[in-house]
Amino acid sequence: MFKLSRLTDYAVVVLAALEQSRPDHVAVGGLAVATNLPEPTISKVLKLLNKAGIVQSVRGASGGYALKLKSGDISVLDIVCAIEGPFSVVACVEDSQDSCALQGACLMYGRWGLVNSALKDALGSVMLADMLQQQAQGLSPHRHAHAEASSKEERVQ
Amino acid sequence: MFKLSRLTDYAVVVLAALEQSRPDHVAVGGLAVATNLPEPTISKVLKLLNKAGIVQSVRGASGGYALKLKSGDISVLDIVCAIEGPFSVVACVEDSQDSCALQGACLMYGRWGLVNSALKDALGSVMLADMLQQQAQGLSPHRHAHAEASSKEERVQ
DNA sequence: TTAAATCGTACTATATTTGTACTATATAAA
DNA sequence: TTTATATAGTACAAATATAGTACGATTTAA
Repeated sequence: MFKLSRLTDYAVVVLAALEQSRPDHVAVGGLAVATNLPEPTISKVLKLLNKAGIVQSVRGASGGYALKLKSGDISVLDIVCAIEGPFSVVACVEDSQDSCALQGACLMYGRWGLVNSALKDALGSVMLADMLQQQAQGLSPHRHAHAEASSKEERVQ
Repeated sequence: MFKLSRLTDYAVVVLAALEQSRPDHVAVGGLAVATNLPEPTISKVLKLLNKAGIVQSVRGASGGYALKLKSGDISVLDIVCAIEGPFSVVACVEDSQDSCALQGACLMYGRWGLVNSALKDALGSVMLADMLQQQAQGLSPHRHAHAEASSKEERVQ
């Protein structure tokens, strides 16, 4: 279905954790404790967010990640594009002819532009800060669960 | 990525063909000729559209399908939901607890509601007729014999 | 009754996503 | 300068989702 990838969901979770520890940077290990996500996954997500300029990385010993922008300046579209690549609802929106099996006979070639831009606008208008604020309003059925989730699931490698 | 399924794309193509032959109903075979899509695929799409009340089916010999609503009354959201099921960007939008691996520790549980409704509004505001009209304006870059390459390529981006 | 067409379900191959692992590189501290 | 720590980049196997097809059942006009 028309879903975001789970990785994108994780990205928002990680960004929320980074927002809480601003402006200090945090290592992946610390974020793993805060979010209950596996370290390799967090690593992967942060690498992508770093490449997109959403977070800032400090390499070397005592390094880590920090938010580069304020949560009010990060749109959901930014996050989605960082994780999942350029936004387009169907292959035919772009010029990639070869990806359309119907070739020239497709009645709808290029017709998704309207839908594409409508969705893009929608995603671009929601900011990370909006999502965090919605959280703060207490809509969650378990809003403090993470505070006592003292992850006993340390992976042994 | 955040894409519509190809089947949804096909649905629009088929609906466009049905619009052209309104108000008569057409058999799947005829639609296959008009759209260059394989019959079983068209069948599958139309069954879903019929269940959603977007098209009308006439069974038996000399039966076929016809549009039930006008193209101006069919939103893209209707089509997407007919093909891909109820709309939600991430599993956590619904109450389906078990589909969230993080369980109670997820910082973002229920936070996608804003994004979800923004996208829903966007999809609901674009009608099938809008897409067909966009087609009529000749934006297609296809090199058909009748479609001469217009110098002004209006990119929706 | 026969032929034509939809309806419903099931199955298989392909593509995508996910999670993890491994090696290279950079940096702070000893 | 050496060592420990942490990110960067690439690659890969398993799990999941999608696509396309096939087959039999049902319905209806002729």
